Amino acid sequence: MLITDRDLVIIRWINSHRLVTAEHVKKKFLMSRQSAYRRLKILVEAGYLAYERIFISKPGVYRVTQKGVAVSEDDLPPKGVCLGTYHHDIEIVTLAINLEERTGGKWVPERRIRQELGLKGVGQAGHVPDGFLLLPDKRVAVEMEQTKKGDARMAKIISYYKNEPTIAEVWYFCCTDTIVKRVSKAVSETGKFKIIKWPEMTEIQVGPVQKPEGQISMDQFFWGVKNANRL
DNA sequence: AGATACTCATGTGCTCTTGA
DNA sequence: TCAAGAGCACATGAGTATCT
Repeated sequence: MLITDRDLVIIRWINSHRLVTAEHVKKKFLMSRQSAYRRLKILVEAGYLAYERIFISKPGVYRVTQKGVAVSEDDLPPKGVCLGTYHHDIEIVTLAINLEERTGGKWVPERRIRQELGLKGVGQAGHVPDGFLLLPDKRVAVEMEQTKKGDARMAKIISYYKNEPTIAEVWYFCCTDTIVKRVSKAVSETGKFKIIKWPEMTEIQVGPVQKPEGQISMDQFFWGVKNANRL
């Protein structure tokens, strides 16, 4: 097969995220469903990608192989599917595509951040967010909270963000009301931190100033982001 | 409770069009 | 000429509703 420039971009993008679904590729690269499936199948058959169906009721996932890393000249090594982080990984990709689409910003996945920082694993030197959203005028750290972190660990992360001048904002995407409450309690201030209910995409107001409804729609929120970028 | 029909998501096959 | 992309139709498998 002939490998196209777009194939290389797809391979590198998949490797950045570790694993993605065909639906993700379709959305990210503005392809039809059939084209996405067909192209991914060709890349799997050529050995550049590996396909695994983990759960019967869920779509299969694609990951980059050693051959795919070599052909795309990527610096990140290929990674296998980890069941412990499977749902989190998939949701992060969905969120990343969503945020790029809504804000026009550029998403930098956790793996790329670690690569740039030279970090090899979890728990070393500071804290690495699930991704950075690069907007024209600022860098936003994005966190996806699907499970409750311990109070001490949460406080440590919040403290890191508060004292990190290169991060303009931190957006917390919380999957349950319990996690929303927990993060709200830990943040306890407005400004730098935004708490957003996922996947509804409604921003939760925190701190002493409460809006009457308690929530604003993310369309309103992202409209504000886009227009702030134009200024 | 078991059988059947229906729905939905995922994936493939075929054909035509487009562009290099 | 040939590879890629798109559109339509169809197959498959799991979940769910309905009927007996």
